[in-house]
Amino acid sequence: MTSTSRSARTRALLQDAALRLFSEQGYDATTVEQIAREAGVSHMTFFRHFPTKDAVVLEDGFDPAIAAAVATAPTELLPLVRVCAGLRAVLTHVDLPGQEEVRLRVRIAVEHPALRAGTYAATEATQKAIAEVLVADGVSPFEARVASAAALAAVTVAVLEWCLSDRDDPMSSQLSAALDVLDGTARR
Amino acid sequence: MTSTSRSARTRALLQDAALRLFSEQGYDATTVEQIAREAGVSHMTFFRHFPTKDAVVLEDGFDPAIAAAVATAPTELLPLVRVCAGLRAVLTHVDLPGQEEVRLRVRIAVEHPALRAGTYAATEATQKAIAEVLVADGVSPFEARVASAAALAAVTVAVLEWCLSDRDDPMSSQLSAALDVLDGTARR
DNA sequence: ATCCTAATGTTAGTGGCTAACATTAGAATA
DNA sequence: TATTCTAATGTTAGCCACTAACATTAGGAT
Repeated sequence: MTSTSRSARTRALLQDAALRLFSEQGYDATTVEQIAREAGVSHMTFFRHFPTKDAVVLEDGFDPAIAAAVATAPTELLPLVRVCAGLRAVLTHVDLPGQEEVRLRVRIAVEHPALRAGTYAATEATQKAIAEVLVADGVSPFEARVASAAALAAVTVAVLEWCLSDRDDPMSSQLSAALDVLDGTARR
Repeated sequence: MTSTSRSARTRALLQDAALRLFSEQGYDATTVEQIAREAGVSHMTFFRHFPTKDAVVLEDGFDPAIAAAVATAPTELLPLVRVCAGLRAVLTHVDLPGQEEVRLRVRIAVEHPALRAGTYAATEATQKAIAEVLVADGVSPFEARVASAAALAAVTVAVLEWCLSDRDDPMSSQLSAALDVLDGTARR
């Protein structure tokens, strides 16, 4: 009856237990042993599903696909502006589904230095992907990396801002505002 | 005779031993116990001088003072452009002294995910400082954070690029190029 | 010479994480 | 239904970063 594989179910059980325990007692106060017990498995099983304790919190999911959108943005734009255009295209679409779960995860992550750091590290993959798209279209590797790094940094600030606030408007509006700062649309 | 305090000397011994061992055998393969032994102290002493194993590598030093420079940059510029101007002012000065030691440390840091992450985390303080300067001059908190985050991300890319290459020209030229991407001077 | 305090040492832990090996669950096949 | 084969899990033992509590020393000030 359960259509999901055993592995996927265990993984979900672990993630649910972890997020619940983290928000109840805090990240540090929660032990992997505890999470595993709560999910009805051993601590080894935890580490077979998540490489580290951090990983349970740091799973963006919608990080890929961004590069693809950048690729379709007009080539004649300045690299930085083009990256912004690409980001805008994706981010305005992907907000409805797990917006609130993202908020929960980010709120947990913000509390803990190690998790904040992990968030930045997780962005690196996306940054690299975007840069590769630009390079493929003739932008210098260096400028490509600078532009994508700057744009993603801006996005990160926006996500943080939105997640830490209680606002009801979609995350996308916040993201849009952040990108405005970069590509000059906000010129007053 | 030794003018430096005992504490400072021990700290230096630990840092030297650590950097040497890290570059010889790698970060993971080097144990804190080993570093302490090499420096002639116990592992507890290590943790009294550095909060974590990472900290021996992640000490920028020239991270402060940046905010001050941003403060003196012309107020009428757009936030992002102004931050770039401030950064340019500082970074062209601070290159001669420990440029090569920075290179060594960054090279060690790049190898290890945890250290990469730590690098980003270390930047947060600087970002916050810059943002506060902008806010004090009337920029909205959100735009201030976005601008400083983006600019520092660009700087980080430049530092990485320079440290990983073998080029002889000063780091400042690389930094300048990165900032060009942001403030549009590079418009072709 | 004596004291006083900062710096260090010792010891005994906790918790994240791994390796090696044993075990089970459950789907496919007969 | 019985068998088998493999992925998923369990057990155990251990390494290492990091901490707490308490004992000790070193070295300057008095």
